[in-house]
Amino acid sequence: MSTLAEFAEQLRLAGLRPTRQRVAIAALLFDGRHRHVSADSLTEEITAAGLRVSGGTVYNTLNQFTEAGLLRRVLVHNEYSLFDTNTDHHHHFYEASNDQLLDIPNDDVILAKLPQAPDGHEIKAVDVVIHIQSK
Amino acid sequence: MSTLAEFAEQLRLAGLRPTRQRVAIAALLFDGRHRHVSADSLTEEITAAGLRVSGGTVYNTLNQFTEAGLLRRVLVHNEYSLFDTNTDHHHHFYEASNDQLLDIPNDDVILAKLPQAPDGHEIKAVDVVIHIQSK
DNA sequence: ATAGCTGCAAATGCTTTGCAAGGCC
DNA sequence: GGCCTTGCAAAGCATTTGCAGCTAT
Repeated sequence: MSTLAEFAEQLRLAGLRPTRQRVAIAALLFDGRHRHVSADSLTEEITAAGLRVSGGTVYNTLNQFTEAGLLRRVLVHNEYSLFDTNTDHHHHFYEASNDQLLDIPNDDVILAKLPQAPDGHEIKAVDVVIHIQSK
Repeated sequence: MSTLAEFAEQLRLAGLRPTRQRVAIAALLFDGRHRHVSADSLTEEITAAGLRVSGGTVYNTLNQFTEAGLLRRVLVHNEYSLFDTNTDHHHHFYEASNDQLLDIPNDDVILAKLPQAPDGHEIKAVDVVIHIQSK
């Protein structure tokens, strides 16, 4: 459990002014659990919490948090963007039928080996999405 | 090298009427090389070939080809969609700085092991995108 | 005070869709 | 001929942006 002051400090460290909206969003997102949100689902959550943040600001905040390394953008489809509060290195299962994203537990089993990056390049990130469907 | 009649036959087998536009697009896409196209780059290519296919039809065709298994949609960003003419199981390097997508040669080194799909589910596809940048 | 934010609405860009005209079987 | 396709333009959506007013510091 964190206090609002701690969220403010976390934002300050990330180079972001701890404004009312950003602290509120941080408090919703970084409650200790790992979650996946879209601009839309986050807006609903904000509303459910009795708060109000304009649409543009939700998008801006999501992008700023991502740039600051507090969130990670996950690519599973191109209808809209999803953000993961878990920025550690890990991968995902994605079920298209209900647009559900799941963290892969114990993902160390996957990347036993990596290919060499092309000459003059280095690997920045590795995204693995395993598409699944009900049997 | 394939003839137009062969492309027509390929489309028919895929359950698609071999219309002028579809055959033309197939001839451009399936020339034996493996390529990555967007709706936009494909339209340019069509124009460069002295042909004309309306924008909506380019999108429809790309989707129909994908559904028919002739193309594979690759997710690397969500600015716009990319399609790969190589539908075999393989993975990609992606360089964001110039929006360049590269097939990973010899990709068997990667997926030494796969995690178990969640209960009641099965793995449909595995997408690996390795983001790279120049050193 | 002032640089940085927010809100709102308009703008953007890719993609889809509706409908009339045209082409494949 | 009948049904699937195409073309074109309009509509759709997620996201970004411009600008005036607000707010952390």
